[in-house]
Amino acid sequence: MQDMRIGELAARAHVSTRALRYYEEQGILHSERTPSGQRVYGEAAVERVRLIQHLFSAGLASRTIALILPCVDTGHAPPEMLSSLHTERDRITSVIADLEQARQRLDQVIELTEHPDPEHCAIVRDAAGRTTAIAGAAA
Amino acid sequence: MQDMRIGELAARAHVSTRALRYYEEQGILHSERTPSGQRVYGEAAVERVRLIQHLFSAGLASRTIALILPCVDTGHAPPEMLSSLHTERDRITSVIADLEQARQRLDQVIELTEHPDPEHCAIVRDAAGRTTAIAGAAA
DNA sequence: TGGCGACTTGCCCTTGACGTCAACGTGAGG
DNA sequence: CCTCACGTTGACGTCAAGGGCAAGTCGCCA
Repeated sequence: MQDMRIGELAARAHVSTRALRYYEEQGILHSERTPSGQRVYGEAAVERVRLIQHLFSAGLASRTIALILPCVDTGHAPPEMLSSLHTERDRITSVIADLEQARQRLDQVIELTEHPDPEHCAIVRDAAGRTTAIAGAAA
Repeated sequence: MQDMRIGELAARAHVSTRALRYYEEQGILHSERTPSGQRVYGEAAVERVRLIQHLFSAGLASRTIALILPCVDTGHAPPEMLSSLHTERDRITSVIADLEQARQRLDQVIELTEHPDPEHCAIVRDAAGRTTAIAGAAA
């Protein structure tokens, strides 16, 4: 397992070096150091950074990530952390529900626009003027 | 349909009045005004604000929301907006996938901590090993 | 009419996740 | 030895999503 320094990791995980230092600052990414202080990472760090990115993009805060990552690593949690884990799990579940609802609405719009149902043509055409008016005003 | 002012809407939708004014500023929530300038909302605004909140909590930016809300309202989109809608939809889909993966990891941890059954332990351990290998096996 | 709470706009403050710039150390090649 | 890309920490900038305060206005009730 050949090690890499921060620049290579950043390139391979498609994040900035700044982000990597920030993750370390937040305690969610660890590094070895050369005697001179340069950060050194193993292969595994690439996937780890991607995981971190996914969690961020899913709306989790760095503190939350810092909380759950060690548990995911070890595969278990100290019992006193269970309630936080349940809370986080429930939050994730409700966010998923929100997202699915939002996606469903989007799908409806897309479907109707791509395959305008003849029955609703009149309605759609009527609404078209208003929408572009709104879109134009908003833009 | 009796109307309400900003304070009541805020209370009923469980957001701050500041947030409501911010939504209006961002063009994602509209209001009528009294001759003196006070904001007036109809019943429907309550559900609209909740929808907005859901979209926010799902990680969508106000600009994105401003983009898709009119389409959701009218049930269709101007064709030139279709690609943006597809992009947003795909983003949402991948975020959902990330979240489900994260939740699954959490579930493993919770399960293992709540029921440290030796037999399951091995199985879950193995599964956890593989997933964290994907994520980057620490240690 | 006076009072009082809810409302208005305007402005700066805060937090999180970085970007960016400064000033300096590191290390492999010519 | 010099260079030059890459690394380091520290400090400040930015952008979104509001929070909070100020100073003035509205509307309703005694």
